[in-house]
Amino acid sequence: MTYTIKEVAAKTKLSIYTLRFYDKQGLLPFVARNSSGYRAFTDGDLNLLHTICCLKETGMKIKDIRQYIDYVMLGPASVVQRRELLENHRRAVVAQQAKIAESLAEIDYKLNIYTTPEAQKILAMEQAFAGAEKVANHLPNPYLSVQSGHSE
Amino acid sequence: MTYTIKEVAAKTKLSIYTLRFYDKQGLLPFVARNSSGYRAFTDGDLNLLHTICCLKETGMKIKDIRQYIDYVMLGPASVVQRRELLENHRRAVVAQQAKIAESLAEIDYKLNIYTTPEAQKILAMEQAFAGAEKVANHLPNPYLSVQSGHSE
DNA sequence: CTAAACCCTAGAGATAACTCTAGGGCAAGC
DNA sequence: GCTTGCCCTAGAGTTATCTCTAGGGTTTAG
Repeated sequence: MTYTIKEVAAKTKLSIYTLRFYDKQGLLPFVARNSSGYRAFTDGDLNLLHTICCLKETGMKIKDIRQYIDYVMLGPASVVQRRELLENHRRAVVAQQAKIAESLAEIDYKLNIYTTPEAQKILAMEQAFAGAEKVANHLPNPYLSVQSGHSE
Repeated sequence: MTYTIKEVAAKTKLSIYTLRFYDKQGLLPFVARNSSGYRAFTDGDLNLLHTICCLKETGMKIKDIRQYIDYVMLGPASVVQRRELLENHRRAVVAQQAKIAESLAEIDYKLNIYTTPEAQKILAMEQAFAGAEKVANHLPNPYLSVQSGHSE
C-alpha cells in the first residue's frame, strides 16, 4: 500500500506545494516514484516525514533537516552524527522553551495588571510617568494623555 | 538621561538596523527625536521595547505587535482591547509550547535509540524493513543497505 | 475516446523579517 | 576647520519558506 501526494498532504496537514518543495530541497530522497513518475509514499516514508515535521515544528532549518536526512540515508553507520545533530538541536529547543516561558511570564504580568479593577488608574500613572520623563529630557510627549472621560 | 540607538542596540541585542526597521514598521511611535532628528530613548521607552521583545520572542507578528502598541498609545482607555489581544496571544503561545514539547518528546525517543548500545542493530533492522516495503510495492529501494563493516 | 481529476516540473511570485548601501547631516577632539 | 564616528532616510537586496502558475502527461469513469 502506498499513498499519493494528496493523501499524504491530508494526513500531515502540509500542503501538496510544501511536500513538493521539501522534495525539491532534498528532504525526501527516500520517496520513490511509480512507473508514471508519480511519488509513491510508503508507511515507512510517512514515519520519516513525521520526524521531519517534528524537527520543523521545533524550529530546525530546512538545511539542517536535510543534513539529518542525509545521515539517515547513509544507514546505521551514521548513528553518531545523527545523535550529535539531534543533541545539539535538543539543547537549542530547550533553551528556546526557556526563553519563551520567560517572555510568557512577562506577558502574564501585564495581563495581571490589565485584569485588575484598578487597571485604568495604574496605566494612567504609568503613562503620566513616561510623559514626564520625556518632558524632563526636553522631548515632545508622544502620549495623548487623554484623561479617562467619565461615562457618557 | 536618554540613550542613543547604538546604546539601545547593545542593551537589547537587537541590531541598529532592526531598531530602525521596527520604527519604520510603526512599533516605536513613542520614541522621540532630539533637536538633530536623532532618536532619544528614555527608560520608559526601553520598558516598552522590552515588552515588544517579549511579544516577538513568543512569535507574535510585527503587524500584531503594532496593533498592541497602537492600543498603548491610545492610553488607559484601551485596557480592554490590550487585554483581549494579549489573552489571545497567550493562548496561541501555550498551544505552541505544547506542540513543541510533543515534538521534543519524539526527538528524545529517537535520541534514546541512538544512545543505546544496540543502536546500529536497530537502525539496520528499520532500514531493512523500509527497503522491503519499497520492494513489496514494486518500487526501487533508495537505501544503500550497506552492511556494518566490522572495525579496521 | 473524452472529460474530470489527478500527477509532474520549472520557475515566478509572495511574505516576513530583516540587512545593507548610498548619500548626506551633526558633534567632538586635534 | 577637518577628520572620525556617530546619526538620519529611502530604498534596494537577502534569506527562508512557502505558494502558485503554466504547460503538459496519466488515469478513470461514462
